[in-house]
Parts: sequence; structure tokens; C-alpha cells
Amino acid sequence: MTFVQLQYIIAVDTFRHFASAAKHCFVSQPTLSMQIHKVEEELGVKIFDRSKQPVIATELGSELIEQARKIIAEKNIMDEIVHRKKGLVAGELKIGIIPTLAPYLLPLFVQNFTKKYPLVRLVVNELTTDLIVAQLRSGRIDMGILVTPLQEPGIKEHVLFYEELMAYVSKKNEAYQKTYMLPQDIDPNKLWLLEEGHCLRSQIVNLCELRKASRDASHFDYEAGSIETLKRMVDMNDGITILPELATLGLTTKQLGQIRYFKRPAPMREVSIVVHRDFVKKRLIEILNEEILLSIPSKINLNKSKYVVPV
Amino acid sequence: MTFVQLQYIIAVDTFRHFASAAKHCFVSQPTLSMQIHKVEEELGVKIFDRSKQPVIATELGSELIEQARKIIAEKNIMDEIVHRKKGLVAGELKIGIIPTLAPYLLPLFVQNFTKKYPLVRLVVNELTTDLIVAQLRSGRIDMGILVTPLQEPGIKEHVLFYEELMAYVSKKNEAYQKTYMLPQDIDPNKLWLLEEGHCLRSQIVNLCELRKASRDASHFDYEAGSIETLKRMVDMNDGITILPELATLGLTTKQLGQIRYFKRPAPMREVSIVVHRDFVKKRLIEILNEEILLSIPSKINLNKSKYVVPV
DNA sequence: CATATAAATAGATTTTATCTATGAATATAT
DNA sequence: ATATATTCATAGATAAAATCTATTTATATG
Repeated sequence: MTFVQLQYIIAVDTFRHFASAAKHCFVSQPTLSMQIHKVEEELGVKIFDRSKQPVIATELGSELIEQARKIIAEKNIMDEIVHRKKGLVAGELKIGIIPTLAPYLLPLFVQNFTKKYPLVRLVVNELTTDLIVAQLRSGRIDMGILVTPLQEPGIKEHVLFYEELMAYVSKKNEAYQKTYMLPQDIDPNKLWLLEEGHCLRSQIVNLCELRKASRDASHFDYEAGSIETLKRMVDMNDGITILPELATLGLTTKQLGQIRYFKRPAPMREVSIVVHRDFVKKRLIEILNEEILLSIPSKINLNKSKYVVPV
Repeated sequence: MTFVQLQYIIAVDTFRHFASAAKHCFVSQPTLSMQIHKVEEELGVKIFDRSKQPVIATELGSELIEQARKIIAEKNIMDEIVHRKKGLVAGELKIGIIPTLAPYLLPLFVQNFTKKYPLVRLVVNELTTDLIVAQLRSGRIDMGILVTPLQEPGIKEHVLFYEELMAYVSKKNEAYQKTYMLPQDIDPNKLWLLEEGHCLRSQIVNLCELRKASRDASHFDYEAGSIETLKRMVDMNDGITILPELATLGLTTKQLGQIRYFKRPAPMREVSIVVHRDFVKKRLIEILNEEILLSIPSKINLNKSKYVVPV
């Protein structure tokens, strides 16, 4: 068994296709096929079921692939140790980030970061909270950026900042008349929500104390896949939605006029970096943490944890 | 970096000598030298300081070796997974066992075990409790057999049995007249003890509530390195010592006449298997656990945890 | 100063990972 | 039904590597 073979196995598991996996590993498809065949021979078990399309791992194969990922993760730590000693900031950092943060947070720091630390390769995946937790545990990603508190065993949270939640209302909506809103001012039937699975959705449900019943009477049952869609729904149709602070940064003056703040203490969502175990990429993650804090508007850094909406 | 290179590094760290390490790996010394040189080249750091004799790891080298051991440990789990699936009981089990148990416990089960599970290779090291804990943490051994409770974080204890402590007295000693002893009946100046570092010693000190002062007046300051030495000291000279039950199994009838039991509830030492994390060698360790319980005299299996002497 | 020991170096040899080209099996389209 | 994709496996050639034996260099020891 070699490290390369394990990497091939992981690649096939990831792409579920020998040729693509080979491409990803910069080798020919026969090379990859043979090496995988060799491991299977050595261990005396089939790892992949090639009869299925796309290729799927056997039951035992899945266990072995998981273990292969662990081995490769430990190997990567080897380089981390050397980099740390050399004072180099280098290596790969695999990040999972939730979809309600990704489009607003990433652009703020990515460019600065990669300019400042050219030897670091950021690999970013947009994932929901559960997937981030699962992939942290299995070692597929090194860190997550998401909304806490999670209370997941084995997962450590480092708060980045508190992001205020605010209402975005259409001119026709009655809430438009208010200066400072209360959650009760929101008509559940005019409230546009993200689809199930987004933590922001569940926070808004908590904030507005929505019950299933109050939504059943809804005129039109549509749930958006992204915050951008929510904004457009409000713009184009009537209604109201809740935006996190970072999503309001790119708004036009006219759109800003449609923002209504909640009465102080304003509801906040807690945005954190989460990691699994005391990772050796610690230094890298610390640096990313700093860079994020440097890149977000200072107003957000000042937000306090007075009223954090539970997830 | 290859698995083989890591194994060479670990071998050199273990033997602190290139030629012996090479022998252990079944390769020539130049082969091992070159491969280690290559890793050092690849990482851009020196792992070993060859100017010292015996060879010693550099500061960074020690960290890397520790990591190498982790990688190899994870790799070994790969095979474990396959073996488990195949229902095979095979592999290597590295055991650390304390010196006051080794000579009495090992002979009881080793032969049966290796006959029953010929594919398992037992590698046994006689180590003190602290070393067992340290080597479990660093992954040098898979399990320990020692006296608990330890209360070491991250170390799990599985009680095997309770071993009674009993006095072994010379005919000249006043305690010889007693039928059932009390700890107070022991004259601290006539008590032979193991040297510092053995957990049995500290248990006896606790049991007899010995203070430094009471020993200072001692006629002859000798501390034994093994239980066998203790027995001989009592046999040849005057005095008394405390033996664990297993050490009394091989005694002659005459020697058995010199055993004095403590008054019920008799003092016991708790003998356990200890492991680090939920290890994949679990199955192997479970089997060993069973085999040990099957091989010890049934009387010991019946001992209860009424009065466990703290360590 | 001679001798022994330890690790590194040199050159030959075997092993192995990789490539290109091709084949077999299966699904998809004409 | 036949032709065409697609997907993975196989064959043979080649380049890269790990290994061996023999030897050298550097240190310690008597």
C-alpha cells in the first residue's frame, strides 16, 4: 500500500469515475486502475463495485476509504509540522461554508488573503451546516464557517463576529411605515423564507415564533434557495424578508431605504469558525481568522452578543 | 514520502542505530540511510543528529517521528478493518505489562493464546505504569496490563480481575504466629519493599500506612527489583513481604506455609487492561481479555472489589 | 598509531509505477 | 438491429525508484 494508491482510491470515491479521478491525479486512467487493483489484491477485498454506474464503493470499501482519508490527513500533518517550524504559511486549507454566508463573506477576504499568503491554497465548498459537521468529522474539510452555537460533540467553535439580522420590506408592506421593528410586526403570510435546511431559516422561524399553523394559510408556497432570490421576491412582489447584515452591504441606496432595523437589542446570528480536534492546521486557521476579522466592515466587529437568535 | 521511509525512521528512532534499524527492517544499512536521507531532503529538515552516538532525533525530528508513528498506526488500522470483516483474528498486538504481573500472568495465557490464534503476533514489553501510559498515548503500544485505577485522561480501563494481597513471612517473624493478619501487625522495619516506581510498592505503603519516618530507622536499606528477590530475601533472611496472589501460585508446600492472609475483606489490587481511544484492535483486545480470564485460576476470578488498595 | 565502528557514497541490478495503445463489456443512439 | 459512446481492464514498453554489494569517510577506542 502506498500513499499514492490511497490518493487514487480517494479520488475515485470523490469523482465516482475512474477517468475523471485519474485526470484529477494527473495520471492516465490505466495507471489509476492498476494501482487500485493492486491495493484490492493486497488487501484481498474489492473496494469499488465497477458494475454500477457511476462507480460505487462496496460496503467494506467505504470503511477503507474513510480510513484512507484519515491516513492522508495524518500524512498532511507531517508537512504542516515542517511548515510551522519554518515559519512558513503554506499548505492547503479545505473550508466548508454555509450558503447564506458564502457569497457575502468570501469576496471580502479571499483576494487579500491569497495575495498575502500565496503559498496557501484555499479550497472552498458551499455546504449546509450538517454537511460541514459531517465532513469535519470525516476529515474531508479542515474547517467550517457557519452559524453557532451548534453543541456538536468533538466540534470546537471560535466565534468570528455577530451579524445583525434586519428586515427588508417592500414599500407596499405595512412594516415599511415603522422605524424600529419588532418581530411581532411581521405578517407571517407576507414573509419570504429560505428553503428547509438553511440555518438562517430556522433562526427566522425562532425569531418570529412562527408555527406551522400560521403558515398553512399562506397564499403561495414558495421557498427560496438563496438570499438573492429572497431580495428579488421582495423587490418584485410584495412582502418582507430577513437579511443578515453582510447581505445588505451591496445594496443600492434605494434598496437601503427598504431596510428596517429591529428594536435594540437587535437580533444577531453568531458566525464562527468550527474545527474538529486540535488540528495542526491551527496556525493556518488562526491566520484566516485574523484576515476575516480584518476584512469585514468594522461596524460588524463591534456587534455584541446581546441577543443571539438560537438555531 | 512513503510508508517504508516512515517505517525506517521509526526503526532508527527505536534502535538509535542505523545498522540495527536496517536489520530490523530486513534491508541493508545503505538502503535505510538513503531513504531516510530522501525524506529529510523532501521535507527540507534534518530528522536525526548523526554526530551524537547513539544517534538521536533532532527537536523537530522528534515531532516528525511522533507523527510518523501516527501515520503508521492509521495504516495498520486499514488491515485491521479487512481482518475484522473477514472474521480473521490476525495482526500484531503490542502489549505493555508491569513487572509485578509479567512473570506470573504471561505464562498463564501466552501459550494457549498463540496456539488458538496463530495469526496474531504478541509483542510484549515489561514497563512501569507511567511508561505504559506514555507509550499508549504515543501509539508505541496498543494496550497495557497494569494496576488501576489510574485516572489518566484519555486512557480507558477494563478491569480483568482482583488480585488478593497476602503476606509472606519468615518463620522467625512474629507475624508467623498469626492466622489472619492486620496491616498493623507488620513491623515496618522488617518489611521488604520493591524499589520506587513499582505500583505494588506504593500500594503496600498505602496499605501499611508507612511514613518516611518509620522507615528511616531501618537497619538495612535495600529495595528489591523484583518480587522473586523479595521472596528470597524473606526466605534467606528474616522478615516479611507482601505478595500478590498470582505470585504465590508457584510456591512449594513449605513456602505456602509461610503465607498469611489478611483479615477479610482482604486487600486487593485491581488488574486491568488499559487502552487509548476506541481502538480498532478492539476485537483483538477483547479476545485477549477473554483468554486471560480463561487462563487464570478460577479462585481469582471470584475475587470481589470489596477493598481495593489505592495506588 | 592501529583498529573498530558507524554512517555515507558509488555503481549495478531489480522492482515498480507509469505511459500509450488496445480490448471487452455495456449502455445509447441511429 | 447495428453502430457508436462510454467505461474500465489488459498488454507491452519505458522511465523512475528502491535495493543490493562494495567501498570510502569520519569518529571513537585500545
